[in-house]
Amino acid sequence: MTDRHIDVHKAHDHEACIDTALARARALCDDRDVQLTPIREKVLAIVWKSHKPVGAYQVLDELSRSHKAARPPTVYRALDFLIAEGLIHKIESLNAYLGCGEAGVAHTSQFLICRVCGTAEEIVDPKLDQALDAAAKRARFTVERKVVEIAGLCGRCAG
Amino acid sequence: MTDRHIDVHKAHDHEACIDTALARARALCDDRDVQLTPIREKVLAIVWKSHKPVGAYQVLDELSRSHKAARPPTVYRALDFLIAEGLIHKIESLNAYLGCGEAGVAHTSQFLICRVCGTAEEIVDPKLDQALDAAAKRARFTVERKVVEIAGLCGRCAG
DNA sequence: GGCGGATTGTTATGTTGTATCATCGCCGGC
DNA sequence: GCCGGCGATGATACAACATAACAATCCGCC
Repeated sequence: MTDRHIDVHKAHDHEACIDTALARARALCDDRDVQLTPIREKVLAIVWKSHKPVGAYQVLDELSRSHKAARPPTVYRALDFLIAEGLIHKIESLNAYLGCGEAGVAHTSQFLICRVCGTAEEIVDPKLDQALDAAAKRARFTVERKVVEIAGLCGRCAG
Repeated sequence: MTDRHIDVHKAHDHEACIDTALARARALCDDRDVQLTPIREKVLAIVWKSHKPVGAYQVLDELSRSHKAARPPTVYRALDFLIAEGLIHKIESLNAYLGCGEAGVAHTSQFLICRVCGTAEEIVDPKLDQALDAAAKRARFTVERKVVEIAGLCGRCAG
């Protein structure tokens, strides 16, 4: 596998991004004996169409093109499955969903979200993660889920 | 002023919490020449009724008791004002609002949210904050807003 | 008096997410 | 063969969260 930590703000072969993500998803679901059904795979592909978080109803619009029967529960079930399998993340501050670039690798999710271009970059920063754990520990708090979303300007849009 | 960093999970004189918060809010708004109108003050008091994040429509229900004309925009306008003045925070992962224990003090907001008792504790951790800034800087990202919400179990509910 | 800005009133609508029950397809046991 | 269970999907309705747009009011100030 090539380095998956690409700079999402730069031009890149996005078809390859999508293909890699889908291939990884298929492999992971196969390993885990869970079903990456056509609907789920299609939803995953839609989420991966860009590096911008996408809303559930936007997914629904796109899914409807190929799947007339699609309704909100159709989409939310697929999104829930993909989240549970670690294939996508929910961006809480946007109520939107983003493909996970680290699927299958233990990691915590931290996001840099540009308010100009809309791109969200997933970063993995062990020091930051340790700082989160340390802060929780100091407060005698048991961590189950961490939401870290930094909004602002990406280098491209600021520069 | 006494130490405001109380442990919200322990029994405490919550009336004093509310009184302190309202007094600080009045003082800050006075300093800044902005109006803490009766509606805004009432909404602030409702949010401060507990240390659990409260939804906008829950605020609306309570506000309606004393203010029949209240409608969603009434509440959202008051919440927007209070957020702009740094008197409350929005908890993105819950779509809910929480009184700010650090009103008037420069700080970043980090929250520990217990899924059992529902309490959210605001913590201020400079190391964590530095780690966030460092991570963003490494990615050449200009920070405008930070959302840090840790969900799990508070010491009381875990122990 | 009346202008202008801030606040609130009022109605309607947009956006995001769930509950509930029915149906379908598959697979394993009998 | 068939039937029982289970995971996935279909289908309808609704709940929860949030904003748009315009009218009315209040109040200080010229």
